[in-house]
Amino acid sequence: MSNTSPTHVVGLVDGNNFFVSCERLFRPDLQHKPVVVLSSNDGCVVARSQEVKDMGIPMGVPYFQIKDIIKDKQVTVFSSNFTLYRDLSRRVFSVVRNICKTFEQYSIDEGFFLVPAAEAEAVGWQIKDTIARTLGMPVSVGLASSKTLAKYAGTLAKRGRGVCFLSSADWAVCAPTVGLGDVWGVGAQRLRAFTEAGLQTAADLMVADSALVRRRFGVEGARLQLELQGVSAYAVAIAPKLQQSIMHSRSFRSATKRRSVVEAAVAHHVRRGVEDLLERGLCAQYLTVAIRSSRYERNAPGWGSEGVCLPIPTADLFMLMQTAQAMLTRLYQTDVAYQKAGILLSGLVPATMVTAGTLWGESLVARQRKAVASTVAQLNQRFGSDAIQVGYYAPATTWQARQDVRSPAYTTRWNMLARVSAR
DNA sequence: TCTGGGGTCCTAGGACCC
DNA sequence: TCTGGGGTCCTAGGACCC
Repeated sequence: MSNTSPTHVVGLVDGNNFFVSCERLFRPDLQHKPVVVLSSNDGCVVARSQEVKDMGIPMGVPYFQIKDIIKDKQVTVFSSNFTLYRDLSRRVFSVVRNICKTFEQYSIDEGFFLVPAAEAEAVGWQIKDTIARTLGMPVSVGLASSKTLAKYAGTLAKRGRGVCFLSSADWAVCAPTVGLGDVWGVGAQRLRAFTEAGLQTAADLMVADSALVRRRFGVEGARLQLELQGVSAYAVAIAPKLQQSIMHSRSFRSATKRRSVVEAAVAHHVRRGVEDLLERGLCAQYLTVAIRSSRYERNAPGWGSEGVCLPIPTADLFMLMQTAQAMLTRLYQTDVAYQKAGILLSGLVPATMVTAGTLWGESLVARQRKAVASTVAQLNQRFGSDAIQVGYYAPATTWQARQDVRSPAYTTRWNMLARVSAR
């Protein structure tokens, strides 16, 4: 399981207020000014600048609840711009990969790496400084002997100078002061279970009887205990993990009872999913379609999902589209106001591992369909999503997310490049 | 009264994360 | 009026098999 040793430690690189930093990169006038980034549909706050955190605006709060304070304190607001964030994420991590061979990307703004203990702090600074100098993006680096402790070191780094190496001696001192709720992997549910067992701090869990911990808190509890003891239970992945599933879903601008709109949304998600499959060279064995009415309505009917095992693993747009629409027919109920639709592609396997459909090889029809789908994908890549559409369609305005304050695609569209002028 | 036990596979749902 | 989207892993329970 573990691939750390006494000679190596785990590092965590973490973008500071990542989405906010991405926006500020192209709006230097917003340095040291309060900024928030909203989720899709401008629903809730998903990133906050330090100034906003200091105002006490919490993560995840619905936007409409804080509109007054936003206006009052002149907070700059952005809709999320994932095209921009993904591109900057790629650039940030390519710097880290150049410095550390063993690197595992964990999320859009975080990644783990391995480094010899003797060089830990120096490498941490090298990463932070190189990213700041070449990209202008602020990151923090935490270093310790397991992922969980590296995460904690990362929070110390953010409070301090930006790089923190948490030695076992340092950890021994602070573990009794760290509440289990602040430990990575402990959410509300596990925190309650730990509290009921009389465990309050990281130190409490570290010294608890391990057999009892395993019995009472399952494998995750046992791993958590090891990680806190500085024993790595979550390896830093050397080979990139094969992706398990691809999901596309979105809330509608407002709830709808119109079947044509729900169909169009599902079709849109199938198209996006197939683009992902083709881009990554994968085929899916299972397809799930899910639609639901408002999450916040009591006893709301109309929540439904259905999954099927496909006849063969496939990335065939036409087959997936037909299958999804057939499932939707079974799920859809008239007179339900639907709020959200999505699809899940799972059981992903590399396309190269899928043998052709029949004993005599791929049929002509299948080959033609593949050719059409790949042409459609290329055209959409070139001219923008949904320039060409296969399957059901409704104007985007009928269901697509609200994005009232989105920044331009500064780095990925020629016509939106930032302009610089000098006199 | 008592009805094998253990393995695998699949699925749905939960918990957690960013 | 307005409450995100995209992931991972684990567990429990049922079906099935020997």
